[in-house]
Amino acid sequence: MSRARQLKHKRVIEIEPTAPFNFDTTFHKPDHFPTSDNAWEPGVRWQTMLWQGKCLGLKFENRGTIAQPCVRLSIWSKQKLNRALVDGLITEITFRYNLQLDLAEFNRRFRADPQLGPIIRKWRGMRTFSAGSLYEYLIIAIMLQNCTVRRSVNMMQALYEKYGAVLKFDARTFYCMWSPEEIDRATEQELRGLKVGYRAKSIQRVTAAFVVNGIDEIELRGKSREEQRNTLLELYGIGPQSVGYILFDVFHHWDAMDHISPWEQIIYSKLFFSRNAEKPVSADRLMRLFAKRFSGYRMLAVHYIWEDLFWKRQHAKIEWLEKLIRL
DNA sequence: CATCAGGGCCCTG
DNA sequence: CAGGGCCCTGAT
Repeated sequence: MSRARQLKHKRVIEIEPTAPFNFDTTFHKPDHFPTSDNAWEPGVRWQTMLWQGKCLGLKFENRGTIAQPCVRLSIWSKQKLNRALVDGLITEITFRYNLQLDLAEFNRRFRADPQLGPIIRKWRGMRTFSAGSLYEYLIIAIMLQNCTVRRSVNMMQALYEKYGAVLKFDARTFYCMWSPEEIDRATEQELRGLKVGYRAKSIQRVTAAFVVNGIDEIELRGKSREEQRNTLLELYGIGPQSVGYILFDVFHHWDAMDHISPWEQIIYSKLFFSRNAEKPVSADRLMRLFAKRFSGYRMLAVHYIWEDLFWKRQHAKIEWLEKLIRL
């Protein structure tokens, strides 16, 4: 395990997201499986970030309102950061958290939808985010495959303990992501020792794609959705389900919905057709419904409804859902 | 104790 | 294009 690094240098910046802006539903997603690189409580999110080869500690605090948003960002680092690096970091964070997103059209188009309208009003200004890089998201996507949430948590933790850095800042301790180069020389057996099973090979091959082939995330952002999709599908261990998440969360395609997996199909059947798990609606029929109701914003619309469900679950157990997600 | 399927994907036939 | 195999783990 890596030695803990105390991050002593701190600087504070204020960011003004576009209004309306909902801090908590943007900076915390209760459906994400918990990882030890971040924490949240109302009005505050902590996380680590590997940026330009530096391990950083970040703290976001809500200093505004929905109509007049303001986010105070504290950045901890081992050494003092230069201006250019900080500027680049702010740009990147603004992108990853969609802080400049204009939701006006989305809000206007769906405010009359009987199901989505009330949720838009409740969570006005909610965005999506991908806190880490494309590489980090790919690793998480691999950890999600074919296992329960608890196992995903255990595997990710084992990887952090072996390859991540331990950062201390703001009187807290978190793990920070490794770079592809740091894990590139790990053997399949070494990875299997962390009980990731056959996913070891996917980790190796995806990592190699960044180290050897030099996948450039920033460049990929400029490509079309189809080009992005094809590039991602070429990666070993990355299929349509993982790509679907990435096109939405990492590349911000609000209409990206090419694939509905079985467990999502069951949840959608309940949410949109009041069907129980024994008699789910076909994926095709769900697709037709979304195309008709939410065209142009299919995934974002579903995300709002989905997140609303998982926020409710924070306060009260939802019996039918508990059975499906199996923590 | 044994058995099984899980928040996919690859590979084979 | 359908279906078996893959790792490990918790549920039964």
